[in-house]
Amino acid sequence: MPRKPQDENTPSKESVRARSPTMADIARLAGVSASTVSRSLAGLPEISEETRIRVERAAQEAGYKINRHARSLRLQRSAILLVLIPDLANQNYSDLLMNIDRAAFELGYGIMIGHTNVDLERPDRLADELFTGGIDGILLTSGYCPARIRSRIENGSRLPVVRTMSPTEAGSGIASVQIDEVEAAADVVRHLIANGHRRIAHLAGPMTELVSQLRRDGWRRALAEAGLPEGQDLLLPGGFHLEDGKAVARRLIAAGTLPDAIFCGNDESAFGLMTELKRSGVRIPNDIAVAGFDDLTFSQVFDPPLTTVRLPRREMAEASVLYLKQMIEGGASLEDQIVPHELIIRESSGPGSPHRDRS
Amino acid sequence: MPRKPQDENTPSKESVRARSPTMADIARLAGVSASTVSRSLAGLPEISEETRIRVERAAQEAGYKINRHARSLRLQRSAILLVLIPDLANQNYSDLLMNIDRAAFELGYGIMIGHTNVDLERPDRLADELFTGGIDGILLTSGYCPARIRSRIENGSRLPVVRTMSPTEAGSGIASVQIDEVEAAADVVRHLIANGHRRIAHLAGPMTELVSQLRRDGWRRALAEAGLPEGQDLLLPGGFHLEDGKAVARRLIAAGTLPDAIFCGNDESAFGLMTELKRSGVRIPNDIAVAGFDDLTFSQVFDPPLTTVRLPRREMAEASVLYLKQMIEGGASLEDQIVPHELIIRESSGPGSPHRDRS
DNA sequence: TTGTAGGCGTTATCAC
DNA sequence: GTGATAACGCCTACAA
Repeated sequence: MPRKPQDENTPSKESVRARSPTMADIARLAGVSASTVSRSLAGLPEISEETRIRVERAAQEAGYKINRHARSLRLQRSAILLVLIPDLANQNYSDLLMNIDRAAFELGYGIMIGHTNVDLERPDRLADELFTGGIDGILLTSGYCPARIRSRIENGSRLPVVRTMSPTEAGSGIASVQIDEVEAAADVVRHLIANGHRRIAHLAGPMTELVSQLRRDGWRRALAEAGLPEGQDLLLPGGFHLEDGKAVARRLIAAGTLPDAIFCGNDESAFGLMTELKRSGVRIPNDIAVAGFDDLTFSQVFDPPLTTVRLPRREMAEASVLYLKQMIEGGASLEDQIVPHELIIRESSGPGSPHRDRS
Repeated sequence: MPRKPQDENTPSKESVRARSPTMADIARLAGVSASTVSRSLAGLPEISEETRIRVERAAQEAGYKINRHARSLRLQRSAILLVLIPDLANQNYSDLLMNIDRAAFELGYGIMIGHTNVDLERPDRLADELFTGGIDGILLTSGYCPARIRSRIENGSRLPVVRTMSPTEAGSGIASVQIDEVEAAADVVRHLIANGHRRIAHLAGPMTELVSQLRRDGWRRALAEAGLPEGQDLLLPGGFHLEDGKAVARRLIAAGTLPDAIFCGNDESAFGLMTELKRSGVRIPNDIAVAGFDDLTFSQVFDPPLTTVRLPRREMAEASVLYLKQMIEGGASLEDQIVPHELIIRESSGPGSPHRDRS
């Protein structure tokens, strides 16, 4: 026998880790068999009303909670999703995560998180659990995709994997829920143009990331539509962090000439840019207009409040979790989705007349 | 027999969900028994070197991954911690969570998260898993503690539950890792005093939360030390959100008279306060000094950069996870801990001379 | 409508 | 040093 019945020699007060009741215990209490308990609690229709009530009462009184591991082992599904996130310090992702968690919960799933920028090996290891029943599906939120997952997808396996937030290349085979990055970026630039700006620069993210390329393409699209020049000096290589924005600002100041407006690849770099510009006495939007992309909480209290694109994080979270659920459970399958974005116009992109009201 | 051997009638190409190899498979491949595989992979010393190598090679080639649920069921422990978090949109918590996740991973644990402000019932339900082996311990980050957990702790049960970030009342029986909130708050106010400010107000958080009371107490302590008046009009009832800060600012403006400085209960409310003050033409720190508490990412790029207390989130995360691990595994037990805080001095708390350098 | 039995994948005890 | 075996708690095909 692999285990002593129940270490009776330490009955002290109340065992620190008292065994919690199992279905067998409830069965005994209710005077039925364990299978009847299982069926009752599962709400199967074949159970008589009287039995169901007796079982439920017994379970209630004993404080019965189902054992997740036993259930998962038996059913070969865990009702847990793995969410791969690059950086929780980025509010874009933490807010998305919160909404994913909520949406997953409402659909009967829990989540585990894997940080991809902290340790690239780790999400790979976590992703392996997809093959051992540890997790039922994977939600990607960055461009990163674990090697073993990607290779299987490329081999045609239809794994329950969905990407949201970060754009997915067409034809990659990964299901996706995203916004139209190019159009969203173009919308920002069109707004700057409508405000009277002509020389509109773009502080771009790292070109190794698809999202940076797409936002740059949107900027180009809007310029082309308006017949404005793109001039190589207007494409400012930057990045997505505060420091990147600061660095670009310093470079502009040093060069001695400013464009009319700058469309930044995201809000965070816009904060860095504006902070450094202001430090040098440049007034926003009077001397130069600035716009970002993301709509973080602080974009509205920055001085000046930042014009930006609101990422529909909640909508993307809900749609992507639902999509993933469908892939897992195999019911009526959804399709890849484009979620509408929204341009948020604030003071930073103002027309730049020196005597504007600050109502 | 509860299950058909392996649905042989759909051998199509490659089963969408091919069964992943188990220990029995590896045993067959290596020509040993399943127990030997288990012992080999666990690194038990009684296995011969030759056998261990054969097993490891077989596992490698077959791409064997252990099944988390089977293991947890057998061992009665999951190596998963539940982290209860009130709000991931608050960078304080998302940053803490990131560090908790990292620390947990390095100690061999995974985490699940439960939002407590979204749905108060949910964390309670998740916490129940502590009693069915679903999770091994709970990390509390807010004042909230699930009812069933609290009642057991009050009854003297020594559950693996640790609170960090949010202060714990003395004698509550909950293990804790925290900063000295009162001293940290007093440090901020002492700094304001040292900068020459006399009438120092406090924008307080909700008094239903212990943390608000403690920071207010620190404010009082510093004032008392310096023999400064506390004046009832200097205690400004507010809250921890942007809107609370804005509301207080509007009240101050309407009242027509400003204190020399305001110590805000946290950074976010300070942002709201400053934004609204600036909108009314008040200059910071020239007309009024402001300080906060938390040190968020944007506190350094706010205009002006905000003087605040850096919460040692990483240190708290690491210490609390380690503490929890010790409680779970029962080894040499740690003690409740006070983690050192750090005052971050930036421009917002300047002495207020109208012609200060902005070097 | 309910009970019996077998097994999900792992680990620990016992015997060799 | 290794193998057979039972058991963790649950679900379900089959029998009654």
